[in-house]
Amino acid sequence: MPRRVDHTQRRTEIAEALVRVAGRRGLHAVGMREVAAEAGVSLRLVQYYFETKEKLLLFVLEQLTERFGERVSERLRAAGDASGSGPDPGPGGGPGGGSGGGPGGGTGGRTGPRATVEALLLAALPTDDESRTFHHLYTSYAVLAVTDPSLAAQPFIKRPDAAEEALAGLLRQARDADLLRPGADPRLDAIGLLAMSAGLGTSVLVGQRSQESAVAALDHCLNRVFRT
Amino acid sequence: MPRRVDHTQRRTEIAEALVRVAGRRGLHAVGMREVAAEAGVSLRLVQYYFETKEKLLLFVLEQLTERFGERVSERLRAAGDASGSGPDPGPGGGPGGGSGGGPGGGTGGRTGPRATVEALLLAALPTDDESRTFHHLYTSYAVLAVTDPSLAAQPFIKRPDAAEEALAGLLRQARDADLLRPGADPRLDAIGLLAMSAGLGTSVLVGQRSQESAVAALDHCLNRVFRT
DNA sequence: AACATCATGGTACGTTCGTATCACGAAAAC
DNA sequence: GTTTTCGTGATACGAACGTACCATGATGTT
Repeated sequence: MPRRVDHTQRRTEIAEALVRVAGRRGLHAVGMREVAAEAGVSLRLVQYYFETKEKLLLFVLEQLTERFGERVSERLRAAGDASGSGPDPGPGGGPGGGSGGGPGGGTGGRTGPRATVEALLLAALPTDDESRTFHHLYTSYAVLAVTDPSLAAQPFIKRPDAAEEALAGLLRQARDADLLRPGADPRLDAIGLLAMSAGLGTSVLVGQRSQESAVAALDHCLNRVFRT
Repeated sequence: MPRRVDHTQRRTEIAEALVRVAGRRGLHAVGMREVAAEAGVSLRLVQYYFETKEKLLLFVLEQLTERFGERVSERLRAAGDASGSGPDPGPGGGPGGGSGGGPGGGTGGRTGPRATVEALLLAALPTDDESRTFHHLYTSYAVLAVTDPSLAAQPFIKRPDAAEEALAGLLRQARDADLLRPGADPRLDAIGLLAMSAGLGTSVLVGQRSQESAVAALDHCLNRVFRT
């Protein structure tokens, strides 16, 4: 055998190059040539490691959801060990990733279920450049998935939504600890809160709303789920 | 002068053709030739009425927001005259349009502030084919606006958001009538509810969630804003 | 009737895209 | 040391895109 090279790492490098290009010019404008240039390799190389553009896009999507899952888990671990080891969100959640400042930046306590929930929801807001790119690309893929069956079948679009499961679990624990107001419904609230977080994230992304007002709205809603 | 033709109507026809094509194959896949074919005219005609593709896309966006504003106003008028003539939302709100069944399909009363609010929020959910296309295209434009300055400057992306203004006004009226729970904040709740509606709409659009569960989540959240 | 102008069709041009092809250097296997 | 396979580069090809150009009915005006 001739010189062996770590294919996985090469593929990752190229995928990251695509993410950078797409973050600058939009996913619709990325071409194989520009990805190659950004990665510092030849066009042939990109085709060598990903036979087709569609496979490259699929791989990028997988890597994107994977990294998002890691970031959320990380935030959860950092924000609230107090609530026990909640269910791992894993990949496939909503868009976002990374909450600008330190963990638990809201009005809640330093730790505890509420801080954990807040960390999970704040992770979906585009705060720094990396999370902006993440939200941007995730939304781009979601739009493409509406008309592209091969994308719609991808796990990131799958129904029950791991992040929803995790959030519902956290809320259930909080309710059992009598930390929630009466009338709270873990499942329904999880759905609503995640949707609100995603919607706010998009508003922030396109510049409709400031990051601060998004956090305020989210926090206000949490105030009516948790006891004060 | 030779034969005069209603340019506005022609432009509208072509724009509607583009909307149909984009609804089927995605905005990213729309080409001038396909638009022309869908409209039943020659490629030259499309170029005649819209010199460039960018102008066509901009016109479609304007028409889209305009029609959305009309639909929301319509729903509002139909759902709740009881709360007086609320502020007109006008174009530029969130995506969506049209709530499948009859007006006020939620759990609230037939009319009154809550029904009006519910109608406004349900208008952002993709229920039938038309509203699905609407939400789809609106999100597509939003994604493009992240990297395209000429789209970002468009009024549909402008900050204060007319729909938010309308919803905040409705909530303010409801609070003055002592219909809201204590702690409600018209502005903050309006922001949160609209974001939730938009987020739920996207989930429904990509097939993550059923329309019914989206309505249920929205309704559950409203139950904690309005008195029961 | 002659003409100017609007409206429309057909077609060609240049670019860019994704993909395929050809060619060559390098290193393990025999 | 030859051979075979992997890694890499440069380039070519066919298609599709947006746009520009040329031609020609149709229709008011003069």
